[in-house]
Amino acid sequence: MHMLAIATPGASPTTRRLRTASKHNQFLEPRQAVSADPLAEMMTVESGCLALSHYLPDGRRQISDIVGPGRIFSIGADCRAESLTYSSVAPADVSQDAYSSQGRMLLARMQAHALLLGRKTAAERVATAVLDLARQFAPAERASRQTRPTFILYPTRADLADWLGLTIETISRTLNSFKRMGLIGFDRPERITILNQIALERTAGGHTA
Amino acid sequence: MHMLAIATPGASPTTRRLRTASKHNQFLEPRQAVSADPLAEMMTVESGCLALSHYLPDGRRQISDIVGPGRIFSIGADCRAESLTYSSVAPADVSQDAYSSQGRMLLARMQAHALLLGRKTAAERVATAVLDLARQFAPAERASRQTRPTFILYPTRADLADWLGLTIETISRTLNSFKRMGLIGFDRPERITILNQIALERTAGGHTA
DNA sequence: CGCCTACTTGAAGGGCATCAAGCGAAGTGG
DNA sequence: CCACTTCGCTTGATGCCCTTCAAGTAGGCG
Repeated sequence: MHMLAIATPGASPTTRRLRTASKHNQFLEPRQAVSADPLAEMMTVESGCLALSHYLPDGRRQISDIVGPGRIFSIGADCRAESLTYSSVAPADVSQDAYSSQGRMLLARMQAHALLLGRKTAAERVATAVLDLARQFAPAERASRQTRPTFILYPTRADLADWLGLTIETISRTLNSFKRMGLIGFDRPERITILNQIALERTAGGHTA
Repeated sequence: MHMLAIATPGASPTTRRLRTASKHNQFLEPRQAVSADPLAEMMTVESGCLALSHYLPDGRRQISDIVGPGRIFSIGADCRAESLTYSSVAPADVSQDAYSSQGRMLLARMQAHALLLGRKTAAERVATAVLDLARQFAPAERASRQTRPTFILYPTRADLADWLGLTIETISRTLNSFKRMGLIGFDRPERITILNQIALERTAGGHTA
């Protein structure tokens, strides 16, 4: 179901530009899986974007989280971590503080996502997702709030569908409806600008977190 | 939205029968919320059954987990732990081993539940839930597998609906359809017997975990 | 230039929600 | 003790949100 781009790790000109780090780092091409490091229970995203996905035997996929720079994740059994763009990951040095706070955050995110999957409508789900991705991937220019927050939407429509428990078509329809309503803007499908954050948050149905 | 039974903690004849423990224990009547213990980040269920729930501003509820004896849970912000029967909970003494393994289990459960909410059909969800509750609440009589596993279904149809992202009516219809198909049996709504575990697991759609 | 992949858009259908009614057990008050 | 209420559950009829199916468009890369 997935056409994985063949990658020669660390060989492309693009990956070489990524931030250097210890010898256990992994540099990933788009659509490349993170290979589990038996020494590191948890890993951290240094740059790029990952999707944590889970599969049913018949191929149905559920993405449990989209992870951006600075965040920590773990790949246990039945969990595949896949890059959505050029990315680099490293074993997380788990000081207990970070472990506890990041673990708590991970759990809270999962609970919020369960609420989304179980009880929110399609529009609410997409609005929540857009705000979440903006928070993770929009450059932090809190000084100049003048400019509308803009960010690269690393997940494809298919990724969003598998994250939000919807279909590709519903994702596309909802995003374009948001565009027509002036909530967001995009010329290319992957470059999103938030035009009306208030209305988006209202549409997200509270608990945007 | 919730009619909570007024309880004088530890006063009823029934709660007094529960297993005694340290002074920080909480004894709960049915439908009573666990009050957050600021000293204890995580708590453990000694007996009974709890539901961890999350609410949208308009009242929609999502139960992220149903927790039985021996399991550990945490009540952070936006999370309410409610007893589904007479229960007792205690602060978890968090040896790092237990914390790590229980935390990992909690995360894995949440991911499996996200897969259920996002990608499984109603029948698959109910079958998965029945098997999960049987594993948690059926008396461990692995020696005598002769007898069909039977257990008390502490969550009501409404609880199950809010756990599985469905409605009361769909839960009822699906359970009765399982009964007609000979997968499960019940005379009273809350006393479930598993009659065909193999077929249930097949219906659950793999990854029963 | 042709193929492929991602995205978009319309039309039709289905799975589950909603609405509605009824049943039975437990609790309450007269 | 028995009407009366309440609550959880069941069952049927109808509706709708999202899926499914089906084209069609645009950008990227050989």
